[in-house]
Amino acid sequence: MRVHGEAGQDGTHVPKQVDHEERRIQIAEALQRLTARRGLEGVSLRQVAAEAGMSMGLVQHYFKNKDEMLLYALEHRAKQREARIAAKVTATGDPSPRTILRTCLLELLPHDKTTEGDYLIGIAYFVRALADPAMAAVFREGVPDVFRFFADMIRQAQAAGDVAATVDPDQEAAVLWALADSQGSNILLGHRTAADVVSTVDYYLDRLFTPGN
Amino acid sequence: MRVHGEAGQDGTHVPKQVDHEERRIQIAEALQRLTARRGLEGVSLRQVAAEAGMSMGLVQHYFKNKDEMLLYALEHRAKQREARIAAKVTATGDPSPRTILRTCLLELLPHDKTTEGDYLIGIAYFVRALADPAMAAVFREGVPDVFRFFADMIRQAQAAGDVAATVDPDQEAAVLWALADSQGSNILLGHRTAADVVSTVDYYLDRLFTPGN
DNA sequence: CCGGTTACAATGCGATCGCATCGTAAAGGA
DNA sequence: TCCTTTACGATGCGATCGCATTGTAACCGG
Repeated sequence: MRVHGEAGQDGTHVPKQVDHEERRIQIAEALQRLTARRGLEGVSLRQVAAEAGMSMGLVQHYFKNKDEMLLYALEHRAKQREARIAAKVTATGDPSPRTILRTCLLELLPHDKTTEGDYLIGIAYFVRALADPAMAAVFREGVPDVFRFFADMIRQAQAAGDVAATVDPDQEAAVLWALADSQGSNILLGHRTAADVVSTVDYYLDRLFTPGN
Repeated sequence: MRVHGEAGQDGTHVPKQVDHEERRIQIAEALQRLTARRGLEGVSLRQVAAEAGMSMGLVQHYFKNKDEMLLYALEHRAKQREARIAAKVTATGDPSPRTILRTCLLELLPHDKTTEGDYLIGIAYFVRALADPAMAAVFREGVPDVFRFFADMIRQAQAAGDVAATVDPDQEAAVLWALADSQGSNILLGHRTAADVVSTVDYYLDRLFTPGN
């Protein structure tokens, strides 16, 4: 099967007719829009189909059940987020660890409609991951990478003498992640404004990037 | 079946027949047990009734709808947690701000069955609070109190000379809360062990409680 | 002792869910 | 051209949901 043609960008044998991946992405993004508004649990296949402007049968055609759809959307979101952060980092043009870390942290926070939706989606999936091993696996893959990346940045800064040699890069990486991860919910619940949270991030980076101590 | 009458411990006029509060607490705790296992969204009135060992009609008798039940359970949980932490703090017998902070932070983390359930319940309700203003209000009340309490502890430590005067108590309080709040999910998802997280908390407290700097 | 209130069980209703099934139109290889 | 495969729509089924209704037994004040 898989007759149809993947819009054959390369000459090699490609599926055909309809681009499955494209359709799946359409569905996943409809799901994202709904999730960002109403949370993951209340979203039904029918709603997703309606949001995507297609019949429910079509959604079923591309995902054999709901879990598969959710899982695909989760992975799609992870890729999107990664790409978005990478773009931001290169856009600043400043390769210093501190700038990179700050850019990453701020991009993880819900500071506009896109990132807010992204954050909500992450929480919705997290809740489900607690009961669904397949989803937990997706989280398990991604987060340690971020930890390592943060720790590496700190080690680079230590090598450059911008961060005291006495600090523990792995522990600090955990703290940085916690800062972004937890404070997002403060913003969403209205405990603190985005500006408050950014100031805390900067406060902490100031304390971290202090050669003395 | 203990038909009526509040067991009238005091002679004064008590509601009547059955202690409504007691029944509500029974229901709320059945709900908590279910939530800790399966998350909030999948829990139905019928399941709660079964877990509580009563008929669904009885649950309806004490809560006129599902939202009211959830809200009551959320408030009940907040009280429980507060009492549990207060008990731990007084149990240590050490009134130093550092010990108190550490005790609070560790008790907020999911480190045993009780606190794990507690943490899961918190997340489940948080998700719902994003779409339900009445629930968001419950969170909005509690969290700032914790922030202020943490900041006060740090100010006390500063007055005693245990924490550098240069640190910002409010910002540090935000960081401490983030540490407990975010790292709980790391434990639950299996990124890090409880021991890892505790070590990060201690690492951070070490850095914070350094008079110099 | 009796009428009203309360505690609880049982049942039914309409909505909605995920999923399976079936029908149809079109495309492509033989 | 025919025949298989694919893309998609439409519909139906069984389960479950929250909630309303009704029935009933026990209590309590007058």
